[in-house]
Amino acid sequence: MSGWQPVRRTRAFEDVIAQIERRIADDGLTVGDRLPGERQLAEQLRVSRSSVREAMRVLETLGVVSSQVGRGPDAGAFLTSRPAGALSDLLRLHLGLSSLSLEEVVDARLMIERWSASHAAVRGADLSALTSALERMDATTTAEEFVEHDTAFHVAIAEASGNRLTTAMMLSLRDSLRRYAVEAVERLGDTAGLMADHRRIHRAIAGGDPAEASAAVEAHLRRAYPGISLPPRGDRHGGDG
Amino acid sequence: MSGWQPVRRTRAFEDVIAQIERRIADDGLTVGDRLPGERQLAEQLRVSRSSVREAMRVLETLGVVSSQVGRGPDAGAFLTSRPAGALSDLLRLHLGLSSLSLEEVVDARLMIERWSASHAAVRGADLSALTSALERMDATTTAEEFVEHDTAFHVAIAEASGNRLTTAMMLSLRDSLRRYAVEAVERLGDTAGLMADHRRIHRAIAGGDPAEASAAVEAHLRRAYPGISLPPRGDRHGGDG
DNA sequence: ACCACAGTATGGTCTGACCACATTCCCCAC
DNA sequence: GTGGGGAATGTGGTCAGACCATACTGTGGT
Repeated sequence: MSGWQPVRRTRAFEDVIAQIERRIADDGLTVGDRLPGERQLAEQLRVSRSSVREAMRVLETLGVVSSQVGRGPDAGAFLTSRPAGALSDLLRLHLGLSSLSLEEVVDARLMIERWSASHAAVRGADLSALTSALERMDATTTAEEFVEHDTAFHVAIAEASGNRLTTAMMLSLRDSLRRYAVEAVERLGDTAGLMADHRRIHRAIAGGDPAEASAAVEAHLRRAYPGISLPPRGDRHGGDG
Repeated sequence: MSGWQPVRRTRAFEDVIAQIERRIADDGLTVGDRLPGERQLAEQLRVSRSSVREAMRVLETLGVVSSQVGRGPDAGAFLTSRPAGALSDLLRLHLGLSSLSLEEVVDARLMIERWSASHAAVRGADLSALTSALERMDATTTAEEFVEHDTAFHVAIAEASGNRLTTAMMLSLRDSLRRYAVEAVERLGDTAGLMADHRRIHRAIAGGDPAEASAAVEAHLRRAYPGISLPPRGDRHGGDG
């Protein structure tokens, strides 16, 4: 006969995760809902508390569960929605392992940021977050401070695109690139050029011009990371806007 | 006085992760290197084995560590590089929690796929994987089979872009969308249109035309997911190629 | 040279205990 | 009645120690 299945060792904590996931789907659990305590869950699933805890660590790492100690309605494990934290950890570790290169990460950021800026321009989203981030950036003195508000500016662009997944990606990319961003600002010496780029981006989005927004973002990142590769010709924006 | 710092409770397993991460950076550990055993690590770091194991679960979830039981040179915990698995779990769970919508995920896929196709066209990468996936798709009979090779085709495009991060994103997006892809194929009834799209994409990439590759991908996804939103005008490709 | 079997190191699991923390409860003083 | 303070309780966090299944390693006999 054929069709052999490899004997799969399913570890206890994986079963726990699967059952929690199933409860989420079947019972319609949603963000904010509380999970049973670790001891109760262990008893119900007939596994040890250690296995339940390992499952919790995984779910916490993936940003779907958050735990609070103590007692009362705020204690225990809750369903949350924090995908960005997981992505940040992932990028940071894989960058450290050199299983991802800085160039790959910066390229991905360029992709997401151009996409976000284009969409934000079309959507006509609320730009007050961008505006205030710009003002705060003007008042900074150190590179660290500048990068902090610069991050807020770029994340605000992602949020203005209206897509939570790409926003989470942007957040985590910025987070993992913070160190290099500070270096880039210090290398440039002054922030006048970056601020001019920012105003050009803001203007393009406010004016509803996605092609110009995309081009402005590209120019900005090219200034900040002179080493990154050129995007393909046909992937540039601005020819038909 | 001012400048109070919130008392931060650092859990034991977080310290373990931090120390492992530090060793990766300082000692230049890389993919394939072996970590000390759980018992030894627990003793050296003065924590319990449970805490070490929780740290391992996190690192395993993030795709940087893999464990094998038994004895010998292949046993124990190793550094690996599997970012796609972590991303798949993340997307699947957050989709289940409705903290991400299907539309957001499909939009992100469109962004990545157009970017990948454009880059692949410019790079002039090896397209044998695309070609053989096309041939296999032609020989399938069920929707599941078709989707399997369809996924291989689209992942091959991502790989041809030369960026491991966006490739990992593509892999995990496809993985989390598999169920919907099967539904889409069954809804369409036949795969002739999809195959025509595929050949158009292949032709554009092989011909080194990034604008056409991008447009072909967009047309393809629009056929498969009629509900997805239109990208902004200035985000289309093909006006200046 | 080969094979069978004991030895051993690995992760996987379980049990049971204790701690720190934060809320809740209850009784006493006022 | 009200307020305060301490006990009770339930939560996650941590630890120690044991046992199991697994898979290689070494050893001894054939």
